[in-house]
Amino acid sequence: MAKEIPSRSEDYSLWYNELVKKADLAEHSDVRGCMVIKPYGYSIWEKMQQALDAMFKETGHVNAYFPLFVPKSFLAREADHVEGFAKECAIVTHYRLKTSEDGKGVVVDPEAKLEEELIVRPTSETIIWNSYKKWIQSYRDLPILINQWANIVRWEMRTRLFLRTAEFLWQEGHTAHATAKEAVDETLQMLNVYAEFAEKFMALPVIKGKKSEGEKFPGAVDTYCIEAMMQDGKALQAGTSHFLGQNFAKAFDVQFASKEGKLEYVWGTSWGVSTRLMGALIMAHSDDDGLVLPPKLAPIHVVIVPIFRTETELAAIREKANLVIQDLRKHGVTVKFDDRDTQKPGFKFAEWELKGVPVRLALGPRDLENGTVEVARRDTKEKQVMPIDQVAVNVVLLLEEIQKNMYKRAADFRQRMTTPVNSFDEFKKVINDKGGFVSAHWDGTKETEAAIKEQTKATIRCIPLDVPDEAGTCVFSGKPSARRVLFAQAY
RNA sequence: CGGGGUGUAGCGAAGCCCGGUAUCGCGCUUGGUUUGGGACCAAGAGAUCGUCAGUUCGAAUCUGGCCACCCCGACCA
Repeated sequence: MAKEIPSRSEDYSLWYNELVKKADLAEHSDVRGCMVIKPYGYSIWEKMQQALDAMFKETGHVNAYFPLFVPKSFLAREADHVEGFAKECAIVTHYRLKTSEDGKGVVVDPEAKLEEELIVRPTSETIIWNSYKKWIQSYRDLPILINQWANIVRWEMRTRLFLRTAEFLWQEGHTAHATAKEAVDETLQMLNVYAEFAEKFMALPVIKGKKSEGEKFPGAVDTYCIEAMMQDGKALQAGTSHFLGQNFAKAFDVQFASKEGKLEYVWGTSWGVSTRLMGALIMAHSDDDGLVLPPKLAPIHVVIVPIFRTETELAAIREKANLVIQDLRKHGVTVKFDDRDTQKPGFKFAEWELKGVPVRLALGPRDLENGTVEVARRDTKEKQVMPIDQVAVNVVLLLEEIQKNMYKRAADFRQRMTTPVNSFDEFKKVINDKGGFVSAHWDGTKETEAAIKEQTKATIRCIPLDVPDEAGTCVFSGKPSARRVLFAQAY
């Protein structure tokens, strides 16, 4: 009862905030804009990291670590890039504290002013390219395919748990190549890695696309993204991959001698996903009873709730349950046996549902008598009773089924929430009344993009990659357009 | 950063207008009865009322500053 959360229809934002807290994923810290990721939430992030890291390694990348601090002068070298986030940088100006005059606290020691201020990294392009300059002389040094797992700081004005916090965790890949083609291929390869991860592990269908000029990373030549649809009809950018061209190579003077002996600037990419994926995971699947986790990312796959009155009964149930647990673990299934005698079964059911555990088994005296077990799935809340000696195999299959069903449900939802429109009246009506993605013709100008944003709060989420060209006219200006792009209000 | 709102026990709230030293539900502790969908009874513990200052004999209550969070807007690689 105490753990109940508001419904999505009542107040979606409140539902999200309460869910994150009540499911024990994260909470606000006493540091402005920063959150504490709690063990249950962090273990989901760890699962994401494991899966992504394996995919990065498979595609030839290695991990490294670069400093948290970036000298201010590094940022100054790439004017376009810095313009994007100069307004939200944390700056280190001093390196020492001293006891205050009244002896009651500490103050910044004015004597300890840094000669050059350090910026807490909002992203690491500059500090990494500064290193690459030292590492690259010849085409033989290329490509460099490095990823780093790190925390970064962007001093956001308005924060939300996981979706936008002042400090967050992410991975950033930074690669250097001898040719533009190789760098573009890398950019698209990583976009595909992200899409595959979202779909296979998060059960989250995404649209791969290219950002408009207005929406792209300022330091990039092209920005690609994966866009997902949340249950409230707003879009969420789940990952980005940038083709940097030679921008950073030029800013940091990174040249290499080609096979032909000519000096050329290096071609770069960068790509990242962050703890924001947690927000996407929550908002795409969860319901009014709590979290719904895809089995591939659930810290606990199966919880077994014993129904018992006495210690003797519990002992008998435990014996049976242990056989099931062993069997499940052989199949790589993570099982929790919830034998707390301080909570009633009903309470435990509700609690594990809140935490999104995909499968629940209930085992009581009646089951012991009949040789059965009750199996409940979180995604549909269906329950069935089955013979206990078949349960392990069935649960393994059920977990796969849940993973598939969650994807399908999200994909169907997105399908319903994608609306092609052919006039601006229709556009406005859909954005206001229905939400979701609006597929519309756009003349390709940033003036039109800005005007539409002004009037509808919808932005161009992406120019989808996998759609055929289709001649038409811009919904706003009536000018010719070669293809439809996706608009939506976004997180 | 602009507009609005909120901050009282671990959580959710009442009290504030009209100043007199804090109330309720959940949770927690102990004992007992319970246990197949969020148990019940009884007895307890727990709050210098976000924070700092001011007004006052006296401040959760009035005034001002600050901090945090929420909603709307601006911004968001």
